[in-house]
Amino acid sequence: MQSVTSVASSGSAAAPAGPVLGQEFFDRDTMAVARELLGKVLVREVEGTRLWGRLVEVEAYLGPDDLAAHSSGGRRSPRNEVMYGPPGHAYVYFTYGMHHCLNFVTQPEGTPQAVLVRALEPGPGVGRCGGPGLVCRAFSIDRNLNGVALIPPTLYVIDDHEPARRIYETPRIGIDGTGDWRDRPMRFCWDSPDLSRPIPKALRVV
DNA sequence: TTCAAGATTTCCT
DNA sequence: GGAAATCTTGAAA
Repeated sequence: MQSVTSVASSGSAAAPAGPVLGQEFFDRDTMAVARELLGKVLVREVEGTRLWGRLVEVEAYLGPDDLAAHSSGGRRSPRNEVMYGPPGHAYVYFTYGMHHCLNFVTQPEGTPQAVLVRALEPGPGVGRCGGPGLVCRAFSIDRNLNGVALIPPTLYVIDDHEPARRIYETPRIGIDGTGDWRDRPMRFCWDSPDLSRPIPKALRVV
């Protein structure tokens, strides 16, 4: 264990503290979970190092009905098996031959829904997190974490009671040819410089 | 067994 | 603004 004399006292960047979001938080309507995840803090501990960032952009993927979801039409395979499991777990998949994406499984076992983490404001020592692939790269998240429970110390989410801000809803990113689902506002985000894509002017409150 | 597309990021013009 | 990089998964033959 590397002794880095830690962040003892007057740390200019004190890590957020608060209750850990339990399984019951994720065992609810996916849209509600996605919306309420904004502002929460994702914590990742690896090799004795603690990394964290505040969630500012997420997307909801709704079970078999959602044509854009991996579980669309009730598809089930080794890859998305985790989504069919109990809530409060991490669903990590590999895509485009070079990127990992992190999701939080929601709803009771048997209902394949999840929330995709698209961007967060990085804490001290954390790299850019604007985009699904970058989030995983910055937090050293790969398929080894697929299926792990969102409980300390490996990977978890805490609520440090950050004051809520306006929530913007937009269509999801990278979705195409999926009919009505393509344009449905299932992406939730705060106005932040770390978003994967800027908020459309039409949604901005000028 | 073989092929096409994918919940993306980066670099070039 | 446009194309390349890179590999796993899912569906078709």
